[in-house]
Amino acid sequence: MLSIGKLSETAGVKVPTIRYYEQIGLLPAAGRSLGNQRLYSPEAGHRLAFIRHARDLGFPLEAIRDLLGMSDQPDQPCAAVDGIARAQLLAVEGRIVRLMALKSELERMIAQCAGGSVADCRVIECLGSHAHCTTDHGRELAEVSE
Amino acid sequence: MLSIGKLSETAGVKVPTIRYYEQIGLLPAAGRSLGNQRLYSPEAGHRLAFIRHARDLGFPLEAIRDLLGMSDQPDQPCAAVDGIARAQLLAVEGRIVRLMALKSELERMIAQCAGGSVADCRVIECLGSHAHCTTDHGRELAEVSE
DNA sequence: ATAATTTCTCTAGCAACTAGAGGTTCAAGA
DNA sequence: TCTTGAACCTCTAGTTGCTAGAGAAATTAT
Repeated sequence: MLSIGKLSETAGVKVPTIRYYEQIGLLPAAGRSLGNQRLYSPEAGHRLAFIRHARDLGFPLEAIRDLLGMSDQPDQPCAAVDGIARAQLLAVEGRIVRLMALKSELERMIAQCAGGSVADCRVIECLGSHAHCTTDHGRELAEVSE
Repeated sequence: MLSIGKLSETAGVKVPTIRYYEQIGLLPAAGRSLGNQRLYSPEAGHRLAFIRHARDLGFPLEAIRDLLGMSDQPDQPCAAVDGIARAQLLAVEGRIVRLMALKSELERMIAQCAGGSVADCRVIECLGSHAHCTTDHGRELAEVSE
């Protein structure tokens, strides 16, 4: 049996995150020691590794919740699993397309900057009016937010 | 002078979002009518359009706050403006690289799925262990979160 | 004049954690 | 055995950029 700290180390998931996953029901409530500290079996480690890997691949927690539910029922057909993965792929692809548009817009904007004063800065000017843009980037381009 | 609803329409920014921008100090507090409703000058419209466009290009609000501050001082050199834009470009490029890695990983995973039952689903298996991955995607790949 | 729409403020919620306060339990050294 | 220090516990609140809702007041249209 592992303490939460050991589990955290081996799975590469921070301690508060593990507790958070338990809180939202993504991990089952762990057993406790006599002093009320969480104890984990190796299986819990596998489940957590699964979650971490899926998170690394960008799956939202709700999708992961579904995937975990499915992996607990090995006799079902895996079409639904496939569907979730395909949805994630589509989301990633869409995101790449939008980011490429952003990238070229930013590059164009920066290239025009002559390095003078703010008064005639192309970057400010371009941001001020969409009319300077070549691509027709819409609302949904954004969300780059680190 | 425009009501908040008209401003919202012309700038393409939702009404609660405008109030939110005022709340966090990104827009100055608007003047009010006798009945305490917000009234906006066309200049406020320009400022809002600037914000919207920068958001569309993925700039975080804090960066936009800085950009607005700079555009209010037209005599300063524009190097700092340029810096923010370049930082944003770098962020976007980094994001694209990571997403491409995700994309190929997801594609590989999906391609292996033979469509059987969950018990021998490649997607589940691949998620279960990082060992199946070709690319060495790390923590920082994620954050696709729509 | 009345009805419908818009606006007001305020609070709470979303994802997916992270940080901190204030208190307990565990493992190791003296 | 005692003591110290690390790791653990619960709970609340903060992050980003909004969005949704309640309940009330103001404006606009008929």
